[in-house]
Amino acid sequence: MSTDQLSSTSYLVLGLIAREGASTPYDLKRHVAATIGNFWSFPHALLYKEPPRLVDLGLLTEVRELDGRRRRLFTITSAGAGALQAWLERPSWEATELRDPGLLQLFFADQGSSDTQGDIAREQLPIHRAKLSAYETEEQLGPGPEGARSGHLTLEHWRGQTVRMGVLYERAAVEFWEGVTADVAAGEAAAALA
Amino acid sequence: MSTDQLSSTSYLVLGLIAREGASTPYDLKRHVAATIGNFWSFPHALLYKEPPRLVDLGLLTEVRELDGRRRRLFTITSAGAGALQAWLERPSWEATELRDPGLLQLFFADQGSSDTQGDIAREQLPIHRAKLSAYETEEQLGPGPEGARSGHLTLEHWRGQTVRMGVLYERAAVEFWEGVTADVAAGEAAAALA
DNA sequence: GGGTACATGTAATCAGTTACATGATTTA
DNA sequence: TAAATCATGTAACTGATTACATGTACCC
Repeated sequence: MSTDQLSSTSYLVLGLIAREGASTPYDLKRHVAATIGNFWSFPHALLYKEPPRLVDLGLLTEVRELDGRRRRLFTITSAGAGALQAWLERPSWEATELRDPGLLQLFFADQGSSDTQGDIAREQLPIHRAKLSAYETEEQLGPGPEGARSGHLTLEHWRGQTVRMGVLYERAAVEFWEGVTADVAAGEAAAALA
Repeated sequence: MSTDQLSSTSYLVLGLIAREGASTPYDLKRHVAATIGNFWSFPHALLYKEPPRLVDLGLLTEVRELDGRRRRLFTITSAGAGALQAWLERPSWEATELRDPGLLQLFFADQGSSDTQGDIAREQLPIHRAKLSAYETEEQLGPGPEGARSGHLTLEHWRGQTVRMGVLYERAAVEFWEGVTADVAAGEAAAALA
């Protein structure tokens, strides 16, 4: 069971099940939605498809309920835990992907009409401001200092970290789009003088 | 030719060819590498595969050199230009994807040994610092104010914007990982007291 | 008891990635 | 002229996304 066929999705699933214990794909879906799903989307179909694959590799085991919803409960094996550990110790050199469709539009704004750039900025800015304030609210509501106990990171703490990254990223985005807006305004002023 | 089968890759290709005129896939590759490729990876095979698809849709035309390297030169059609315009006017509501493998590891640091969190932070911080300073250098070398003329955005300007976003994002990342490092240090200090 | 939202899955398609392969230019 | 690097492409695979489909619990 060489570990090089494991993707980020695999480790996400392994990590969640390692922490939370026996989980259904739906459990995974909810945890993801509350945390990293905010900026790294994992469609639910993925979270239904990946666990069976990991079972084939011997990293998870499956137990299926016989009654009612007939849920599929997945549990980590010691091989699975081992693969997770090994991944944690291996530095991840892979670069961050930052895929922002709004940015892509901005980059081609010169191919639109004269006010395309302004239009895009005016539409992106409120989006990022809204996200920022949502994250900031969540940060306020976050847990007190009790999460900081001696090395043990709870799910709460984990959520806190995604929120923290969210805040920092959205601040950067707001600053960026404000800069664009300012540029557009300056450009218009200069044009008016000419 | 309904436009809903067009992906971000499609618009990237259309936009570049609209701006630069007749281009080979390799031209696209170089432009991408110098700009948005810094944080949104488009493997070269994509940039060789997408143009023929757009030719099928009537958005590009192809002319192939007969001699030497037999390059394939792609040019935008009026239908292609129209699709690009329409996209620029359509607000892009899709959320930014921020896919950071380092963050993913951090989120599962509690499943590793007691110093996994610190190890990850110590390894990510220099990576982001290096990227930040590379971007900042590039920003210094950037073009003077001559790029700001009345609404016309040059490729240089475009490059400038990706660099700007890069700087802001990497600053956020550095701040984030510094925060993690500080947390770890605080945790160790607290543990030492107990 | 009817509607609505939650929950659970499967199948087909397609985009993205990896791997392979080779020709053309430049430089030592 | 040999090596190295730049440039150009194709093919196979696989992971991700979309669409479909249905069952279960809750609420009015």
